[in-house]
Amino acid sequence: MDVNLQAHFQAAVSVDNVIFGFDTNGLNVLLIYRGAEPFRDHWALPGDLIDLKTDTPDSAAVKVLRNLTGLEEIYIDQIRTFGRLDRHPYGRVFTVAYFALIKTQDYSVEASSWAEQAEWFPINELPDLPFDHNEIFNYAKELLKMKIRKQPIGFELLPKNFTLTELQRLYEAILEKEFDVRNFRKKILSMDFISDTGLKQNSVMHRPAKLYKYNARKYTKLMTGGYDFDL
Amino acid sequence: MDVNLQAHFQAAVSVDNVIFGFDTNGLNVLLIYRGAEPFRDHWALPGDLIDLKTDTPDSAAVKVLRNLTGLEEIYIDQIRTFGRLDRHPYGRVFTVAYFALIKTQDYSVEASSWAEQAEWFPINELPDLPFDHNEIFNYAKELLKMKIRKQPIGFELLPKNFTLTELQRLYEAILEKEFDVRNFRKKILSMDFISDTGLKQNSVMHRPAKLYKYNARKYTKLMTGGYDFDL
DNA sequence: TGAATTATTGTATTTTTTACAATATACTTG
DNA sequence: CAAGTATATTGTAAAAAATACAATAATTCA
Repeated sequence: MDVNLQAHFQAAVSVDNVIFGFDTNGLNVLLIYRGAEPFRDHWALPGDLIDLKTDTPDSAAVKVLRNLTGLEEIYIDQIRTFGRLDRHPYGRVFTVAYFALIKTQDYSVEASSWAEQAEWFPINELPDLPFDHNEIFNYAKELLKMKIRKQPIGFELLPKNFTLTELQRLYEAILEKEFDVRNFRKKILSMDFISDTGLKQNSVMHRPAKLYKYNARKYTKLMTGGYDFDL
Repeated sequence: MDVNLQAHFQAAVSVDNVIFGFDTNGLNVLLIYRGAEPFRDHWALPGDLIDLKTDTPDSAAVKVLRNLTGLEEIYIDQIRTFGRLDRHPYGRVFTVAYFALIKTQDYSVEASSWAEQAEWFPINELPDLPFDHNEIFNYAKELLKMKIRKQPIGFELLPKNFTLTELQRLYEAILEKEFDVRNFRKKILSMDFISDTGLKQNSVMHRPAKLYKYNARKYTKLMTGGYDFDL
């Protein structure tokens, strides 16, 4: 390899995940408390350097998620790459950012090898983050807003069976906007890719809501027919 | 730097640009004929390794564009990063893909330092591309379709003054779909961010069309008021 | 002057969005 | 078991947007 090329092969590439979860308190992000330098003892987005021998950005991001949550099937999507010259104190490190959606209910702290150091933060109460993680998080939030209006990814954040009220709260939390109950239900049901499970909530001290589930098959059928999802 | 870290700092990062142009023949992409290995004598997306000492992905992409077109003000946006293990024969090279929109009329072959080797190809008649450039191109095409329905970026591909028919042809070429003349004009004009220049075509052997121009200020005003652009 | 060619415009119908409030169903308490 | 509490569920009218559809206007050229 000539010396000119040599100078180029001195970068590292990492992945950083913005992991969203949703519960009755609203939308949250999973952060880890760094045990190593740089930025030891700071809350940060979970990420890692990519192993150049074995991993692609996608596979590296999935690994980080698996280690952190113990979950296999996670919705994940690339956000974009950040590469400021001074973003990492150890050298030139580019980072490929991802966002992931997980069902908070399925996430058990026990299954995580980093259990002690991982914690959910409401998206409006994040600590200041190191590197360019603040920027990455803001970008992820915008992307989530955009995507949820175009694709049925909201279900990734809800339990398998959910009520229409829960679904509405989710949309409201993400889009930071309130919807009329009647119009919201009309629109969601008219899209015709959630189905009534026949089940109801129980042990609630008010009228129990019907439980619905997302029907991916119906969605796929609609999409291949050229449908325009929007909300 | 410890040996463990050392193993990570051996990647190169490049940028690759999908440069779109529009003329009476439709939508085109600018390719270069590679004069150096690897893939010498193949048509490929214009790109370059990022100089780790001086450049970010964004600045590197802009440099490639400047060298190639001689143009300063170019619409550019990051697509995503591709990092298959075997995508580059010289080692581990990640590439950050960009798409750019240029006004074909402003692009002069003379101004380009690569003039001899650059050529427009209609998007449906591309040669087979090396690396993962086919994949990158397909991704770019989809992104362009999506973006043009949401943002007024079409104007970046037209001369400063343009007719409504030209604008319609552009949308039709990108979205691969025909629009009704009356409805298209109604919708575009109702969005209220193009203005009549008072000028007309001349030397055409038919009724001359009015010339319009894009009004970025009007658009910005609409957006900050929360407008939903769509087509 | 008329033939050729493209530019421009309006209206009725259908569909979608929006605004708005009363009734239903479960549990809890007295 | 009746009344109270809390949330779930539903319909309709009005406004706005999308769609379908064809006749007239302005220029050049022969």
